[in-house]
Amino acid sequence: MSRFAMPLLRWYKKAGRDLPWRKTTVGGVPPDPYAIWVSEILLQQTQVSTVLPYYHRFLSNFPTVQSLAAAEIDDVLKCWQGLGYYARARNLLLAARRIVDRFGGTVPLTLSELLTLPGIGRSSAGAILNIAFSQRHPILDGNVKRILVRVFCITKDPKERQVTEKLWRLSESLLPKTRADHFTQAIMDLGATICTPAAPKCDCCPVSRLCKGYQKGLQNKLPIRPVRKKTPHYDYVCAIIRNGEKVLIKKRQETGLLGGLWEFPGGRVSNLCSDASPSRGSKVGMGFIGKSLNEIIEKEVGQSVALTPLGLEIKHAFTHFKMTIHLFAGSVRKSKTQLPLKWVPIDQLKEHPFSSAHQKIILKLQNVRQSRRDLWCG
DNA sequence: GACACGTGGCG
DNA sequence: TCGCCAAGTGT
Repeated sequence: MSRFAMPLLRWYKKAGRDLPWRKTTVGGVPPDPYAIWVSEILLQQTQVSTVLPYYHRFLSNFPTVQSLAAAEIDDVLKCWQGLGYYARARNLLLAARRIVDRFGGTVPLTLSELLTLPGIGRSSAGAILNIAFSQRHPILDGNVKRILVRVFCITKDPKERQVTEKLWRLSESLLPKTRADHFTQAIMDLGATICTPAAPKCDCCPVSRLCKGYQKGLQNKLPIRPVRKKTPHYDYVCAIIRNGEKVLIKKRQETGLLGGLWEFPGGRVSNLCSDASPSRGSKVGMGFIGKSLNEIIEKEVGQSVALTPLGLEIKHAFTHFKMTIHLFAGSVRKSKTQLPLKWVPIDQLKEHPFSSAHQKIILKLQNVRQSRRDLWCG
């Protein structure tokens, strides 16, 4: 066993985290590969504290791969609502169906088979085999990358292909012959609790003695980050269109940004004069861009819409852009619709998966309800 | 190889 | 307010 694995495993025994997916069982026999798989997908690009409530909710809704495979996408997305990266939920459902159809309902236990499943890449496949089946496969997630970059004092951008390949080789080389599953969870715990992105606690680190980055005092500089372009800002409009107690909502196309989620009809305005945005210092309002506005909403709704500005807006930030959504009240003539449009009683909105941005809209409308009775409950 | 893909917390 | 950051994968 390497000089790296030995102290790490000793540390893990006393300081490792107690996480729910580490004590899963099937009929009393641990572990449950399905639960491990679900946890790995939930944890992609997402911290443990964020995942915990989702993990419990997801497994109680879909306790087995069969139950997931039989589910509808709206129910899976509803369970995923607010977590982000919704392609994970779509792919999880697709993969569950494929496991039932092609793998007899059992999570496959080879790397090549796992890699055929949507949403499972090299790192997640390695983690599943490693943790669920005690197979000796390396992983390379954010934690492992950061640790390796520091321990081996790699001063180049880890995103470069050659650097990534080197990190995979290093991850593989450190993996002990036995207890690879403990090692993998140990190194992730180390990254999450000691070798953190900012202010790593090197004083408490079991491998600081052999950390080249620490020896050179570079632990706070690594990994190096290439300068990021600043994210653009876009203005959106959306319409709260009511008919009695019902509201018109629309399901987004199944792929791409927020794919499959429901939202209030609207879209991006390209020719919004900067003066028209109250959020940027003016009280001019949205009136004079009315034409383009109606075009956007009417294209979404498929009929003419009478719009009134509500003087409300919500702001939201994605990884790659920021947006301000300007809210309007709308009314239409025809109440007949077909998917992806749907009239929904207001109290049934919560049955549908919405993005966080549109959840903010719902909250905002509920909050102004007292003073603006006209807007939401009539 | 570069970019798309969410969200909430933090300094 | 803003940029950075977190258990990656798909195109």
